[in-house]
Amino acid sequence: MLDPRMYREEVDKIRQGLERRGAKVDLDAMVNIDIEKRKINQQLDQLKSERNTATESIAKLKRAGQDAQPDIEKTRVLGDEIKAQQEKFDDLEARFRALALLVPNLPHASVPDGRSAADNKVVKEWGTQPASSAKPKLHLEVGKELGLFDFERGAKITGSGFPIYTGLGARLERAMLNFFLDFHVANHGFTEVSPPYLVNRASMIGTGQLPKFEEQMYHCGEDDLFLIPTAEVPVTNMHGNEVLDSASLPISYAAYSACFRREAGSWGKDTRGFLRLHQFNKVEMVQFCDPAKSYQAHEFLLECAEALLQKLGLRYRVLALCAGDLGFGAAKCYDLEVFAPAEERWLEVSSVSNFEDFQARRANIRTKIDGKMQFIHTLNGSGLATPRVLVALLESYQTPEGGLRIPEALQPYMGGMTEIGPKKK
RNA sequence: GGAGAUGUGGCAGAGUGGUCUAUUGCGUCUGAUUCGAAAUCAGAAGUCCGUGAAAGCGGUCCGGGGGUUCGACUCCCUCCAUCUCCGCCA
Repeated sequence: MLDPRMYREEVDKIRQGLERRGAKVDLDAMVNIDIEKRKINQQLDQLKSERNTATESIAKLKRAGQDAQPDIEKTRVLGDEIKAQQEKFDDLEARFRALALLVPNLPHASVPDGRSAADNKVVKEWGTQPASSAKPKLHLEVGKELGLFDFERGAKITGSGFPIYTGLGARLERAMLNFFLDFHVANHGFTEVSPPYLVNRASMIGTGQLPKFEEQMYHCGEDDLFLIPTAEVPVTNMHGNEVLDSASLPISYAAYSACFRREAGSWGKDTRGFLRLHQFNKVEMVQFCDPAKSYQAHEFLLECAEALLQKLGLRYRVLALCAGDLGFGAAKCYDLEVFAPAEERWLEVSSVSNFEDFQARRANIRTKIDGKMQFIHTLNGSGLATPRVLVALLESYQTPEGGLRIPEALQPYMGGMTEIGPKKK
């Protein structure tokens, strides 16, 4: 959510930001509601002030044993007026808030211009393609040969997009998650968090999934709870409606969770194998920080995510998303893409975003700095999501014998195994 | 799921219809005293909205929402959370 004051003091700034994003919002309607709302508010405060004076006078008269009937009558009339005005005010406020919740964040000045993913800027490339005479096999083929996962049975028990990891595949995935978590906690000062996977409506509004993207969420109607699309939701909302001690900032959490996404409307393209799933596992980094330091923190989170890919020895690149491709709440975002040599394409494995105070306003997360109450800044980044990393591993580390080499970083988590050998005939 | 109890400022804890602009204690901040500190004494302090250049002024907030009343921390309804007991159960 943007600062409501901007709708009367910096409308042009909002307009320009939304223009860069290519977002359509009826700003004029919002500005008018705000003006009307303030007008009613002033009248309301005036009426309430009169009532307060009158009831005080009633109290005095009663205590003195005198007749207060005329004042009581007067206040009764005032009360009716207040009620009517209050209803108008509440209605305007609700309308304003409903619209404000649909307005995306404004892009930071450093975000490149552009309309779509094609305009994103590559800011870094790391690693080289493993030299190999043979063309690597597609990840689905390798996984099937080695018995690492089972899509057919996943589809049978649930539906497409719900794979089962089996045997060493399950262990390899678990190894990644443990490696990611341990690495963040040991090297970057993160506190591990294991959050609920179901959250209430307020939490989904807090991080910006609702009200705009409800059709993308799995919803348990009976209890009005939502399956989390990312651990960002429960972990960020952990501190909702809190005033954080400024000395405790930045607060950094690393959380593993399963993630659930309906992916409504995006089916049919890029959906092969692990490329797009309804359920997957991810370690998420979440940071709450001093507003003055969030862009430093953003670079730091990016480094944390990159470090994992470097440890795994996977070729990757970093994209600075253009204004038109930014997520709803992000002011700035880097995507990490890992290279899949058989697919011959880059796969997104992490989004590292600075939300500035966009989520903090929605979730009401504040701190007091130099005696001034202010909203903190929230940031988060995947570190990392496993499915596409697994794709890259499967396509990058094939051995000539048809097995799979295990990167050093994961070996301790695989009981010291250095390789998943080819299936015996 | 059933029965009962509780929800008040950073914390503890009073307040059962009208000077509550919420008693008090602890903690916090400022000042005095001191070479400095402790102790002591004095004072200050919240959120949010509106208005204003600012000081200030008006409004708001006692778990959330609604109701009764001229007036609600106080009475009623409802939801949520916590605690105790019972039931069920990883």
